[in-house]
Amino acid sequence: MRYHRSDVVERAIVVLDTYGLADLTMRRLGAELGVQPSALYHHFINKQTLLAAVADEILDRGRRPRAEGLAWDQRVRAVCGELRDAMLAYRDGAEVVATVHAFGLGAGAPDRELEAALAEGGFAPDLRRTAARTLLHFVFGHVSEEQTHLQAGSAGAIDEAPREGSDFELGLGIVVDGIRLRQGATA
Amino acid sequence: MRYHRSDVVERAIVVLDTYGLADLTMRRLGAELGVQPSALYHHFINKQTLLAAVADEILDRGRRPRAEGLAWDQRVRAVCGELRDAMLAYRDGAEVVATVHAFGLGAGAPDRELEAALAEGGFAPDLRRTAARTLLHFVFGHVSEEQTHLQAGSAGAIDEAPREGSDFELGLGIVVDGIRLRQGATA
DNA sequence: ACCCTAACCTGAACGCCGTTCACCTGGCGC
DNA sequence: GCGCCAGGTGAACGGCGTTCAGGTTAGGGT
Repeated sequence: MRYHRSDVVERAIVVLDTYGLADLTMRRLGAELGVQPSALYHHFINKQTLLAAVADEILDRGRRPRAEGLAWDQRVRAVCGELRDAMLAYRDGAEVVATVHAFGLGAGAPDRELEAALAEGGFAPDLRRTAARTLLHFVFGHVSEEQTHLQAGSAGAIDEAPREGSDFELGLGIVVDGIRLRQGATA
Repeated sequence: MRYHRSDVVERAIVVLDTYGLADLTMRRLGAELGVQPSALYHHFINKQTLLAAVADEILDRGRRPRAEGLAWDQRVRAVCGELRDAMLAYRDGAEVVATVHAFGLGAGAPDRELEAALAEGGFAPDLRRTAARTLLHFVFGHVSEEQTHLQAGSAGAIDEAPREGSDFELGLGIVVDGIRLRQGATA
């Protein structure tokens, strides 16, 4: 059996979700596909690129139909909520997406969507950029932490905290409100 | 010559600042000290613990005298500014501190200071926790990104962006304002 | 002055990792 | 029918964190 780029990404996500990021190894992934590790380098020039494709696929699978006619702040909340759910859907999803985004090889879609929503809110370009990045820093940081605790909890180490969802909404509300106060500012 | 825990940490910071986090290796650090890698395990049970000590030392070196009688929001800004400067003072400092904090083995001081400042502002405990973590997520995310670009710039790859400082203040202002709006809320 | 103990260190090994390289192979378009 | 080439092999390279059994040395108690 011969594989395509997309087969490798799909299997990589299965390995990620089953064994975690630390065990998502070129050797492990090769073994899982019944192939030598070196064969993977015919599809991706290195592991970083593979991870970028994995992150983009995770985000793509998390896409949901977007309601129309929302105000900018509701749209921002929707984008952030979708991003959170997409990352939470796979083990270590937040770490993968955040790392790839930081490295700049992928996971750029949420950034663009946030800027678009803020543009609709009439914010100046510089403020837009800063606000979008602030939102992303919050979401990545919050969900990474949340996922770590969720996974530690489901591993039986700690009892699960019940209201992580509302905690996310609260933190997100803080940032959105701070942005709103700057509506109409020149920078 | 025989070393102590603190000697190892100090040398680790030199290696970090000179060669970067990727080259801060047990072997490399051992070589730098003229010692076998295994010798380091008499001072730290593993690399994570060493890194935690490095992060704490970086934060400690960045401490500055705190003005008294500040309002909670000015105090929050001071803590976040000090944290930022401490991390920027060493190559890959933000990544080290953020990683160690996420792992929970160290770098807990800023978190506690933020909670204390917010307590002074009269915020309820739950809100305090969420607000402090939101601030930290912003600072870690922002400074990591900032430092990546600064280092890429000083390596000659990209021309430096001039106004990162004010960008930090702007983003921080957004979060602080969002927190202020919740003053007096029950949760 | 001596010794003992604890702290410090050696040297070698284990089992991983990402990546490279020269070479092989089988199915598809011409 | 043939050549091309995407996809794969197998072995190797140079690294990594960590472990372990055993050696060595500094320094305080007697």
